[in-house]
This record gives sequence, C-alpha cells and structure tokens, in this order.
Amino acid sequence: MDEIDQTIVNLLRTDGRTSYAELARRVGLTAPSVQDRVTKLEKNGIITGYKAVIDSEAIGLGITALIGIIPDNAADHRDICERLRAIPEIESCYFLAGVECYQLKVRVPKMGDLERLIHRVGAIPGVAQTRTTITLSTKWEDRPQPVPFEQAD
Amino acid sequence: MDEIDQTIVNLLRTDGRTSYAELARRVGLTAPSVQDRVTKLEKNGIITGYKAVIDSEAIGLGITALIGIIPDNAADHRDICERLRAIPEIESCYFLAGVECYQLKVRVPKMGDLERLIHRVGAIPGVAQTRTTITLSTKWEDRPQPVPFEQAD
DNA sequence: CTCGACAAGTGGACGAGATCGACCAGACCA
DNA sequence: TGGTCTGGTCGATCTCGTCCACTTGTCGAG
Repeated sequence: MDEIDQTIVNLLRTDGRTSYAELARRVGLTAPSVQDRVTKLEKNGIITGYKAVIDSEAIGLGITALIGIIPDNAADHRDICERLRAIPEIESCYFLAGVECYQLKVRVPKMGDLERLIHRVGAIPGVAQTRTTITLSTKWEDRPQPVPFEQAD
Repeated sequence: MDEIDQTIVNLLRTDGRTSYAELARRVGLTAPSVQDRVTKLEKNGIITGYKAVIDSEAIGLGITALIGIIPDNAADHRDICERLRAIPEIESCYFLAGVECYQLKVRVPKMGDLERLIHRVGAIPGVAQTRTTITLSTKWEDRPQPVPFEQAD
C-alpha cells in the first residue's frame, strides 16, 4: 500500500468504472502493472467491490428512515442480526455502543411500508423497543474521504 | 424505466464494473443498445455514479461514529450544512425530523481524531449540542435492495 | 563479491470489448 | 398513407484487457 496504491484507490472510489488504461496514465505506469496492483488490492480485501450509485427516489424508494433498536436483557444478538439481515429494506446495520444497540438505515416506497417494517422489526424476539426517525433530506451520502496515511499491508 | 432497465440497474448495483457486453448477454440485447440504455439512465439521474467499495479499516479509518446534532433556535441551516460539508471526515449527512435535526456518519483513524472532530462540529454556530455514538461493528452497509416496482421516468 | 530468488515493471501480441454510423422495424399520429 | 420517433441490430474500427516473456533492482546466503 504505497502512494500509487492510494492514488488508485482514490480514483476508483470516485469513479469505479475508470479503465486500467486510464488509471495507468494517471499514475504513470502501464496497464498491466496497474491491473496487477488492483488485483492485489482486491485480494487483500482493501477493495471489496464496485457499485453503481443509484438515486433511491428515482427508483421508487422515496422514504429513508433511521431505526434505533433497544434490546431486552435476554437478547440473542446472533439471532437478532440474522433476522435483520433477512429484511431487504435494511440497507445498513450498525452495532452501537449505547442504549440503542443497533441502528438501521432503511428505504421504502411509501409510509405504509415503513409502518409495516417497524412492526416487523419490533416483533423480533429480543427487541424491546424501536425508535424511528424519518430523514427529511439526504444532504450527502457515502462521500469518499481520501486515504489518510501510509498504512501497513 | 422498464424491466430491462431494472435488471441493468440491479446488475450494476451489485457489480459496477460489469461490461456492456456482459450486461447485454444477461438481458438478451446487444452491447450498443445496453450502452444506450445505461447512458440514458445516467443522464436521467437514476445512475449517479460508480464507486469502488473500500474496507475503511484497511485504509486506516478504523473508527466509525454517528453524531447527532441538536440545533439552537437561531440555527441557520444553510450555513450549518455548508460548514459540515467542509469537513471531509463526514461521509454522510442526513437532515432529520426530530430533536436531533442532523445525523452524521463519520470515520476517523483514532479516538483523538474523533474527539477533535466532535469539538469542531460542536463549535459550529447554531449547534447547541451533539450526541455521539461509537459503532462497535458494521454488520453491513449500503446493501443494494432490488428495484421495487415499475417507476415513471 | 557473486549468485539466486523474488518483487515489480515493461513491451508486445492477441482476443474481447467499446463505440460509431448506417440501417431496420414497429408505434403513433396527423 | 406517409412521416417521424423510438429502440433495436449489424458491421467496422479502435481501444482496452489480458497473458506471457523479458528486464531491472533488491536482498540475503554462501
């Protein structure tokens, strides 16, 4: 993970479809060597995938909400996590240090869907209480911050 | 935005580097027509970009936290938003319906950086109070949920 | 010091993919 | 009926991806 790798990562983070040839021009190497580096970054788990970024509203997922989960004392976290994972509307799931030990980011088409989703989450064994906040607008999301510093491989 | 477009979007969402030729095979069209569709999806703002997914820990951003902001009555939201945007560590920023009217997702290398960041956010005019929660683990993040339904263009 | 092993790049060759223009078929409407 | 528009195919061409052989520099062992 040297400076060139960092540049490659930053470029691919900003535009995941940049060709190897273009990356090569940017970092001053040839395409095969860049490809070699990218392959290594993928194998080492630094680059874990590539995604098209979609406008949620444009595909009918107009409502974004954050759901906090307060567990009861008997909560089996493995089970909770598994059941949460089975719900496709939950796009992100964080395990937190606090009273609300999970926070979910969910997207649904309509308010009715959100209500059903909240009931579904609330019905999971070990979930004592949920707290839902609607997002009025997303100012920005998943903005890539540059690789901060030299990092061991 | 017909069924074929939905398939294309779902495929690119899962692997943003899928070639036009491969997409064409999957949806049963030729490469040029798929390319045409993708270009239109980009122009219509449905596909807004492509990103490599990076393991934050692997690049030295080992700490993820959620920061809620409670504003005071005189808060100028345009100004707050602008100042927040200038802070690179804030990867996502949601405007919420609730007492905490913003929630930030931030990533930093070390605890000291988080402390400095909290102070920086707390010092923004119009910010009455912040509430920070550390994430112990990210169960998953930005999992693409399939396009739900036929949607007008 | 020299040798061999290894990591990282280069250059060339070849097949696959991207891209462009020309052309075609069906839908819609005056 | 005929014109136009949309969305597709086909074929040509150029770029890109990918593989392989070769080179260079580094480092440790003998």
